[in-house]
Amino acid sequence: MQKKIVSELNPNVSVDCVIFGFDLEKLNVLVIDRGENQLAENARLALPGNLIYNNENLEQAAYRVLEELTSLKDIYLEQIGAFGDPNRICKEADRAWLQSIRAEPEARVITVAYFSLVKMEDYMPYAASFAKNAAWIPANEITDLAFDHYDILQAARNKLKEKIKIQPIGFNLLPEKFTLSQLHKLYESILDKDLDKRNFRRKVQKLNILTQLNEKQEGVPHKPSELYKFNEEKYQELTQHGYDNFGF
Amino acid sequence: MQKKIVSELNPNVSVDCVIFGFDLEKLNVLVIDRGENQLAENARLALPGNLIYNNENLEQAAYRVLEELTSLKDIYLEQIGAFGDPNRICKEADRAWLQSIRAEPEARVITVAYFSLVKMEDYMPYAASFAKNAAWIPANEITDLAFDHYDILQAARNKLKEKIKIQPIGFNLLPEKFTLSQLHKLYESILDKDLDKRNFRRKVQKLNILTQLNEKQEGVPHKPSELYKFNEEKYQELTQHGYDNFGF
DNA sequence: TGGTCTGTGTGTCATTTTTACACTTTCAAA
DNA sequence: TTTGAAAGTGTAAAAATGACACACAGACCA
Repeated sequence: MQKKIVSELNPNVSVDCVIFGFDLEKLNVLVIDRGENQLAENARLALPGNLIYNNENLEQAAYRVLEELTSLKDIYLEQIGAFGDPNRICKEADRAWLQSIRAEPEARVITVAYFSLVKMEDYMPYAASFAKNAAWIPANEITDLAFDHYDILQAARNKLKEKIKIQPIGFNLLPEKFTLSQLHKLYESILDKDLDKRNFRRKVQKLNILTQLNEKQEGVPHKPSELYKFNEEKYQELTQHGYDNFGF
Repeated sequence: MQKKIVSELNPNVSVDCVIFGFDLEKLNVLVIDRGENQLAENARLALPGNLIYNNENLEQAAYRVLEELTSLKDIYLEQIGAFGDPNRICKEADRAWLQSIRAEPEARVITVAYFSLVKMEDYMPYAASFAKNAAWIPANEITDLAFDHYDILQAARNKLKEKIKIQPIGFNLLPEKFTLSQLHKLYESILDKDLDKRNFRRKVQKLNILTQLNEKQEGVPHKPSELYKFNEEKYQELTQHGYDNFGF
């Protein structure tokens, strides 16, 4: 009896993903370009997302959207919240687009937004032929998106900001081996403010969740930096003992 | 064309409210009792909630549920997140109940949870004849609820815990005039840990968002306490200047 | 090969914040 | 008038924060 409704798309509920990447300089967001058939130039970009299936839970749906676009699995993913203003589909371009992709384009849809953190090197859209219409865009350069996706993006950035003060999830955005300066810049990008270099380094060292690799950067035209990796065991120790103040 | 779907219930999306109250001793939650027609004794209690209308946004729906139950308006309300496991309706008693109240009892429903903070004195269910089946239950005494409502309750408590460290929303749970001890106990209830009395008072004083009323408690069998009220203007000043560390 | 450029890496001190801790006061009730 | 019960108050040690400046290592170029 429960099985009756399995594996149909639910016309009223979608998930959208704010996928963050860090290019060692600034924070980027993966958006899809709806291409030439759009009326308004500035509303071409959207967050990846889709309706959910009735037999999958919300998080599974978000992972599915993420994987369909990037082929990435086991990614850091966290719910932002639900967005569902009845007139979130007020832009003409958006309605036209829905007409072309949805079975019930006029249905009231509420969307559950997630943000995820990926190592940007792991997904380069221009290398993936099946996703020509996806692109990394610097978060600060995005001024408009389809539907209410711009609001969702802002909510995602705020959530990430709050979260990273409490848990060292930033490592999900960095390569395996990284320098303290890169980590520093990452925190500055996310928190959107300057952090004193020495104070930052002191604080990170005290957390004691980095392993120094005794390797150095190569090929840089300046003093090469020490490389570190994230020490997951130490992090587990900390969080298990209720430590939750990463205090930036 | 958009008007076609106005004011119908959406069979797939509901809101549920975790309504917190504080009886000056401990944190309470407003639950509804589904009464005698339940199979399992321990699954009789549920959070108030309902399907949304297609023409209302999520927050409006939450306010509606809150007002229908308590007649209260202008209440502190905040979204917790979306919950939508496909088998969140696995308990037999829950399915039976849905059969009796829903047009499409088998529909896949995702629910958006909100928590709200009310002054308990403003709503006493036993005084309200239209809501005999609602009751305040101490948060710590709740061990089981219908559907996934217990999970939602835990999420609500965590969210409240995080939020109160950052914004002084606790005042929504207290009467207009309150003592520092009551405020102290409120924070201990929410954070679920003891706080040093003197350190707590010092910290609150420094925030400078309380107005001392130069009135004292009356009729208490011990030294009467000074009464305070919350000073909204000072709070606005603080938050506008980006102060967000109430640091408990 | 010596100079320049660029980002790396380091320490201290003053201030603020946090933590731990115990006794006197005030009122109501007995 | 005594008793019980919560109110109210200060200090000292430890920890965290914030502000601040210069030498170093390697790449590149002349």
